Amino acid sequence: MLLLAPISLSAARPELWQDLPDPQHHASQQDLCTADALSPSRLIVAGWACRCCSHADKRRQILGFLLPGDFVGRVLLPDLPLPYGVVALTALKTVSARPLVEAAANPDSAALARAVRLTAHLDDLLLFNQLMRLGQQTARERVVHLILELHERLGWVGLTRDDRFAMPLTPDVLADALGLSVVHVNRALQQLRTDGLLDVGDGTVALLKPEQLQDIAKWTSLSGTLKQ
Amino acid sequence: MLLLAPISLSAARPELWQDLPDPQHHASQQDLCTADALSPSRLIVAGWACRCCSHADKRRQILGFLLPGDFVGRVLLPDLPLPYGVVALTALKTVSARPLVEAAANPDSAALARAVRLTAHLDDLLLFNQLMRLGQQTARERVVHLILELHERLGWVGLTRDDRFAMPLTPDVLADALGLSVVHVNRALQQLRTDGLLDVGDGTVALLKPEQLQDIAKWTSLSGTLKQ
DNA sequence: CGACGAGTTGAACTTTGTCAAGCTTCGTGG
DNA sequence: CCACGAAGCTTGACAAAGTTCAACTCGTCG
Repeated sequence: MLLLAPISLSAARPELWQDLPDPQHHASQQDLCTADALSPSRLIVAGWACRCCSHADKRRQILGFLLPGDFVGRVLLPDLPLPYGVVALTALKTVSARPLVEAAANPDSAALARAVRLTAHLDDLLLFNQLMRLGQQTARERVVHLILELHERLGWVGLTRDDRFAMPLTPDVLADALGLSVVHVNRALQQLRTDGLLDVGDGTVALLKPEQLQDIAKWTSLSGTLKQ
Repeated sequence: MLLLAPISLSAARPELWQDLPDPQHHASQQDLCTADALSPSRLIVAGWACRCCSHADKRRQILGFLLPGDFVGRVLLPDLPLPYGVVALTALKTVSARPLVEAAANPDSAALARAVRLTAHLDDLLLFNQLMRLGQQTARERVVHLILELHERLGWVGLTRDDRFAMPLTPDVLADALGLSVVHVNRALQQLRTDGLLDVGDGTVALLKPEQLQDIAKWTSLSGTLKQ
């Protein structure tokens, strides 16, 4: 039987969900799910994706990023159409999450059921973070805040090393996520670089002064709230 | 047995949820639930409230408004702490939603269970609307978009008349919801007024040219997506 | 070698925020 | 009943933040 870490599916040890059935590969830019369709019940094993609302006039808003260990779609409302699309940002590997979801329905596996619920809770938290960024923060703060969020989430699944991680996001994806123009995202990054706070380039990020960055972004750890 | 409209709890006919037990009254500005506490399982019968994240340095972001018929907290995760607070914006009357939630768990009442799930779905939709406003829209667009959203939601529970409704929001509440400064919200409202598009004042709003407003805000009806 | 595209920079412009002053409204106390 | 002060709403002028457009760099690929 599966044993999960107490935080969420994302935080379960990778070896647990990498062996789920029906592995599939998706090319970068491919839709995993279009808006208003039923979302597949799948888990991301490798690669990055995003939830994304494209409103007609070529403006699009990225609602959040999906990282290895994350659920595609909504765990608790699998039967309702997704109000957003899910798009692969890199080459992607996913597996079926059905065994997990079905096992969670079994009254015996309370821990798994709890992990599923915590996953939904985490989704909410991430969405609120996103809202706070867009509604309250300046460009500089938003960039740092998002990077810290990604850093924490990737840490859960062992994808960071020494405050450094791979971030396969093009500037325009970043811009769509932060509600800023590409140019301005670049400016903010540039300044953070010259301030010696972080080192971004070529698909990787290094947090040079983590405490100072947390200060700038008013960051509060997610695991704090998730632990209960 | 309760019969609900096919959209959500909000859209159920008011006479159905006004008779739920344990009515309570709350003063304006009172907290219905503080952040990180368990949310009460209650329904709003009269008055407005909001979900609201107050981050230390006196910036606060309103995540969304709660109107008559709305659930306080999250229907699907009643056992996890709310990541935001709920605050009354006017004098408020609430009732216990327990009978509804318990009835929904009964396998006989599939329609009610569906309504509960649609309520959660609607919450998501509203949150995404809010994200799109904050991330993609200009001040003018945001104001109009929010007003159209409120108009539609209030329409569901019979609180509109001829494109006119009561909106008991002070400018600073509006500002916190839209991620704008009070002054700028006023500017936007003022211009909409002089453009003859809407008439705001003294707690009521009138949509003078609905189609034009929908155009400005790129509004798409919620019931469209909810009907499925 | 040149053309292309992604990433970066600079400068003008637009949108939004800030500050300060004026205007209501409303409740209070003389 | 009226004057007063306080608080909230509104407006104007200026400052700051962000956007747009265009030019420039620098690898990569033909």
